[in-house]
Amino acid sequence: MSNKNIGIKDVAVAAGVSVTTVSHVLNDVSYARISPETRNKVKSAAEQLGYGPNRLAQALRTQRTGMLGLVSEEIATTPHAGRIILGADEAAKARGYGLMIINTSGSASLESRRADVEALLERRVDGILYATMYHRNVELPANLGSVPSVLVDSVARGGNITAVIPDEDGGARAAVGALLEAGHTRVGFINNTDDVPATRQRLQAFRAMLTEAGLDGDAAPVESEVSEVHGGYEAARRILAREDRADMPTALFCYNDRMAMGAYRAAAELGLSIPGDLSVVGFDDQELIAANLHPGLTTVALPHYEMGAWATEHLIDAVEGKTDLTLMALHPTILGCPLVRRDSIAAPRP
Amino acid sequence: MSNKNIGIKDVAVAAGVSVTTVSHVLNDVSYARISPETRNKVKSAAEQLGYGPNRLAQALRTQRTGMLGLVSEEIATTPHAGRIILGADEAAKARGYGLMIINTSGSASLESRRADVEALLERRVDGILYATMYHRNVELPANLGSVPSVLVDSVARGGNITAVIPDEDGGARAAVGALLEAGHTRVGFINNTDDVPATRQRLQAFRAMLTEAGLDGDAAPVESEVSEVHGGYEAARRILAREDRADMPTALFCYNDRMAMGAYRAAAELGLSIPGDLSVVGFDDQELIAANLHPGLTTVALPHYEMGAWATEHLIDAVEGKTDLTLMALHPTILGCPLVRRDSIAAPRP
DNA sequence: GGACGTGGGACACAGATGAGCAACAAGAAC
DNA sequence: GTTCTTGTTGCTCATCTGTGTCCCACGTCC
Repeated sequence: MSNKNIGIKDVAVAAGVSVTTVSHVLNDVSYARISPETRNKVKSAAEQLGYGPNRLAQALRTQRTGMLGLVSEEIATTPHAGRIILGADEAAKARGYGLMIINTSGSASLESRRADVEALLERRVDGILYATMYHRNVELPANLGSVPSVLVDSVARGGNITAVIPDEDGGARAAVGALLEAGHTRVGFINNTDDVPATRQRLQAFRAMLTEAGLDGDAAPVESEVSEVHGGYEAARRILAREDRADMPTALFCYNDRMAMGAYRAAAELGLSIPGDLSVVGFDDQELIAANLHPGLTTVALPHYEMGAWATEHLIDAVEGKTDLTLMALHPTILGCPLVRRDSIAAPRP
Repeated sequence: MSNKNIGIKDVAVAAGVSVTTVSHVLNDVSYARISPETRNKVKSAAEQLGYGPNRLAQALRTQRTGMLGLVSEEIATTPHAGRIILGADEAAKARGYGLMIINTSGSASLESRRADVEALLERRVDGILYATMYHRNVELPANLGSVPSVLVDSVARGGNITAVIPDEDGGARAAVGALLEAGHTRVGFINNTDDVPATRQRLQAFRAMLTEAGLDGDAAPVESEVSEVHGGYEAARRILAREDRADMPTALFCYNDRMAMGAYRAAAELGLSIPGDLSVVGFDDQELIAANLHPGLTTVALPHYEMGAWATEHLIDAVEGKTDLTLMALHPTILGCPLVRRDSIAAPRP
């Protein structure tokens, strides 16, 4: 209900003191010496008038806006961006900061992304979060360096900016581990064709896990396709099409939930029931898919919320001088990808 | 590359003129009479120094921040919020405005939502967009009234705020129309159980369309369940479980894509192929589901992007005094829900 | 001596902050 | 016991942040 036309000056008049005193009282300035009575007079006057500070004027004087810029790729395309935003929003709100959001495209020119950052800079945000849609090596506009910045879900080419990324290796190990734990010995991997860290690291983790379990990781079947439902379908058809049924995998690790969805259909067409005849595990934990497939898809969750929150926490720390980001920039921070158990894994048929 | 410590004052010194003149030149003030030479001196000095205006100071002076507040429900839960944000972001960017986003929950207390709005007000946003997760009647915090505001995807209880909502009736008619057009005469409706406008209006449109086509709309089978995949599954099982096969619907209109996904599974279990034995049409156009089901689901798209853009356009118009929002507040603006044709509709078997 | 063309000074926006001033008390010097 | 010193308390003044804008000053030409 705070009336927007009430200023510190009005409070001062109402309380019969100077604006300086009001400012001191309201900001709990440590070195200010003010009697308890005066303090009360000011506070009650402020309350009565419904005074609220004008953050603009404050910011102008203090050179702190209490605003964080968030440039996010493809806000609408994936729910992932939403979770990063949510994590950032809650972390920011908890520390009294606000969020200015700008949408950008991963495929946008460096120049246009520079302009996006510039727009935030013009508004004097205290720091910037740069969130990408998926984990990759990204080229960042140079003006990002003007204020403390943190990169979310990617690593910078040239990498001298603090970044937080998901633990691809650990996630993939958890997924494959769940399959091995259930007793599977013939496990296939349906991989993505894009040249991104996840593609390489998940494959590597897949092979390593099998090998560590005493299986022949290098010989395990791997099929790559575009990381969409139809790609998953095609890859699954190929991987399950072995003439020799005894040779066919009894479990599939899929690059993501969308590909797993394709694998579900391939299995259905081949008369394979999940998880009876075939166990499946995905990656991403896209609620809309994973929770709604039948049976529910066991998958690995990407820590988008956590990355958003982590990045915001540390960005604010840096803004407030509590942390030195350049120190953290040496290596990206890696956040865990927990396994989300549903009903798509069972023991292989004996 | 604009250096953050360059002010109008520095430009003035560099150009050998007063700050007033710089301000006049850079803002193209109409009544200012300044010689072309001076103009050029100022402009090149500004460019050379990499001058960029401090929007904070501008805002303080002009009482205009060029910022719009967007409070959005459940940013992360549905992709819908993302599309609204995207529409708003692009519309805002096109007119030189920025977006401050705050996430809130539909179930949050009125007080906490008031605090969210207050946070935006403190930062002196020029206007506020209040976006809900789904179309309903919502109770708004009173302080929303302090600045121009537009409600997106809902109507206010008491309704004296400009709002933009989807055309439930038209969308439902398009969906049912597509079924009728394909030749279906036995059409069922799988409805939601929530008491929201969409539930009522889609049902009404469903019956009306059938009746207008000379069928018995009141007798058409309708089953209601929670608007989730399993609800759709249950409802579809019931609706397709008629003993008399000649009585069974040959087409299903589903409240949303998630329920349609359930209907797909029910059909599969009953040995009904889509669209050969059963045509299905959904609502929402949730890409992740609709485009990825097999066959692709024909559905009705909700105009989230458009609503976000429309609301932003008109909000800015109001902020700039080009529109009187109170006039538009009389009736909510209704935006069309276009049919998205995929492959889940075919003519009924003869 | 106006009219016109050019440009600058001063103040406002809302609040933050270091320096400084008046009032009073305690202690010290005479 | 008075006066001076020193210190403390309580509060205010002036100035600053970067821009926009009203109003006025100066010079020149008719």
